[in-house]
Amino acid sequence: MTGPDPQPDDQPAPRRRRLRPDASAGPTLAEVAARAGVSEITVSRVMRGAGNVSAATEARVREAVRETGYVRNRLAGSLAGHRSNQIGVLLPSLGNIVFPDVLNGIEDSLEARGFHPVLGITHYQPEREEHLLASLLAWRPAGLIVTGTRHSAATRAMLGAGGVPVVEVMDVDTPPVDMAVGISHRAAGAAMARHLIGRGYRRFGYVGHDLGADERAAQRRDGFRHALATAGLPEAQECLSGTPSSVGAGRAALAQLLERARPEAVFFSNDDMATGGVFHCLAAGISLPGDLAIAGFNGLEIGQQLPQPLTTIGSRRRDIGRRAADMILARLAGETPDPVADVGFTLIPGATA
Amino acid sequence: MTGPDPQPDDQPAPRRRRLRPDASAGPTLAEVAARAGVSEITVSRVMRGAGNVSAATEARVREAVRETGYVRNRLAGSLAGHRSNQIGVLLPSLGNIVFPDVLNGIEDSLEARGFHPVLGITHYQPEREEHLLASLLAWRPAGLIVTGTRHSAATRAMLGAGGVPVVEVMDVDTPPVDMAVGISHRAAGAAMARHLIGRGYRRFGYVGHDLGADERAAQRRDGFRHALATAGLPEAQECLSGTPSSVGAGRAALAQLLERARPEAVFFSNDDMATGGVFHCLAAGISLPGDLAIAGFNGLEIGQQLPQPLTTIGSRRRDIGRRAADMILARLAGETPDPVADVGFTLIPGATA
DNA sequence: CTGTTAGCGCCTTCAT
DNA sequence: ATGAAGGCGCTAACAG
Repeated sequence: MTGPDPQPDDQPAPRRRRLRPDASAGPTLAEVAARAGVSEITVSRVMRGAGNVSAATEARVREAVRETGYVRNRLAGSLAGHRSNQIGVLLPSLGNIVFPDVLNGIEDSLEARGFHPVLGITHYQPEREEHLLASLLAWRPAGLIVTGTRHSAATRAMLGAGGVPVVEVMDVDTPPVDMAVGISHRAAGAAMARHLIGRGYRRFGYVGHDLGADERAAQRRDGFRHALATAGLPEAQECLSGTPSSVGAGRAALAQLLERARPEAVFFSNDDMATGGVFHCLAAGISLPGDLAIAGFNGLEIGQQLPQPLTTIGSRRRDIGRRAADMILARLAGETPDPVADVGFTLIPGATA
Repeated sequence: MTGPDPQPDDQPAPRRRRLRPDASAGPTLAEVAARAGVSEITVSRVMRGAGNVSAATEARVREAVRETGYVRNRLAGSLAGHRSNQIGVLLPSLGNIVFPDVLNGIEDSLEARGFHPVLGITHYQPEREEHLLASLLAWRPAGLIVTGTRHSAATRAMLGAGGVPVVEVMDVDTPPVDMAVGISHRAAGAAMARHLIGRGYRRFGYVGHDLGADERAAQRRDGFRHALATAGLPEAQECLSGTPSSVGAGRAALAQLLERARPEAVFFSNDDMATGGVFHCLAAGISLPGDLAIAGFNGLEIGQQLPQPLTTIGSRRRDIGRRAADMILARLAGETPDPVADVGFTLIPGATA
């Protein structure tokens, strides 16, 4: 980057100090300070809004900032000041709208306070989470938001040792490393089972996607099954697609399930899958909920705009994201928020069950 | 953070050097170096994979790193080394799957090379973009990915002055500040018009969302209208919802349009809107494409899983994201990629038109 | 292949 | 309300 300088240096001064020889590096506090006729620290105070600067001085500094086109350097600032405005965010997937919704909530809260999310996608792989976390930690983020409570031992260790606030989002069924925001997915699954039982259904089916990866979907299924057992009902007939969740997978899996079973009502692992189920019924001339009842999870917009609104559970993803960011920010402000926040879910009755 | 220390310091030594008095700060290169019996720079070389370190030395260093639990500090590293592994990413919205898809592609490519996206959401507001960009620039990112080519003058200035690679994504209709990846939205709109004309339709409708915010949707509409005019056909009857794009908005807007017009075919601003249109038809008993033809844009999975697959245009969002990241990375590697990459779109015939 | 020296640009602490 | 001094932890630029 720095230009070559092949000439032998035969001047007496042995060491040539290179105070910003490189014009591309941009102005520094020192330059602004000189221009404003104040010291660096005063400019620093103005830039940080640290107070203890007279209005007149501040005006002169701001003017100098404008003239020089000074851009704050947070690398230097964070190194010296031990504080960052970056929050590491680890999400498993951006493949459907669920985690983007969470991220949206996170960004909402962070942006309002001048913080930035630094993102990593784990693809539901613990090793990838571990690797990404290690890499993020090198930036000394002010806080961390990670998904779920299932982590590798090394990940758990890093989260614990970091000394920064950590929020595990989505799930409050397991005690968190530090803090958690979400809902109980077991309870949600059970709630849907009870709702369907209350509607008179007795023979159940379950259609799911790759549950090995998506632990929360697995928990909903567990809750659902447990509630059926508690009610003395037979086990649900299941069809698990083994693929990631998608509308197509749900559509195919329901078709497959119906080849070998005649459930009255089918609980899907989520709304994408359930929407696929609805599409299968639409295409196959199966009437909802007369011939078959369908229920999902998440409360996505698409489900509510179907010809018949989907019976589902609203999962308040954006609230979860916002809340997670707020908890981090509260900690950074010296507060001690409740370590676990259950934002609760809402059963949306819909018309498909 | 540092504990209070109110005692007056009456010792002779005037300045107490605090080399890491705070245990929470974690080990430094110096500690690892001491433990491995080498100099700091050698540890640094190992950590950065800079080469020029013997296998034996490297092994000792790695062992010392393990023993001390050393975590690299990129704040210090980037400050000293003038290089970051962070890429600023500015997206207008995470409200539907479109930009998460792009982000997914970006993250894909970045993660493979050890880079991280630092995210900002502009909500389609130029002032917000400007503000976020200024804030991101303070982190001296290695590159920048921003959406579209419409920016405030200040934003444009910052993008130009940054001295870092910049990619404007989604749209290649306008010359970029530095580089661009995307498709021509005008061409896409025109292509759909020609496709529909080729299918025999002559009376057209257009259903859109808030076009003031979404310039690319506006360009598709322009291309569509222009192609109709070129073919000597009457203007499309339009219904613009003024809200952000959503399935519900599309559903409502189509219903409204059909109250006052009888188009043979309707082009929607995107697949979310078009899906809403399909749902309206499903609910109102309008048969597709006999009574009405519908076309969208984006090629979302949901559209292809509808009882009849949606006629639409695939927009290769993930490719756009990946490509954008690759262009930045190429530049950082000293290469000079073509400044404009048109990834092209695909007309998906579907069955709704 | 390994080490020395001198900052990177800012903020903390302490003084005034 | 303002300033002086030094260090945050690391890497570039040389030497050897």
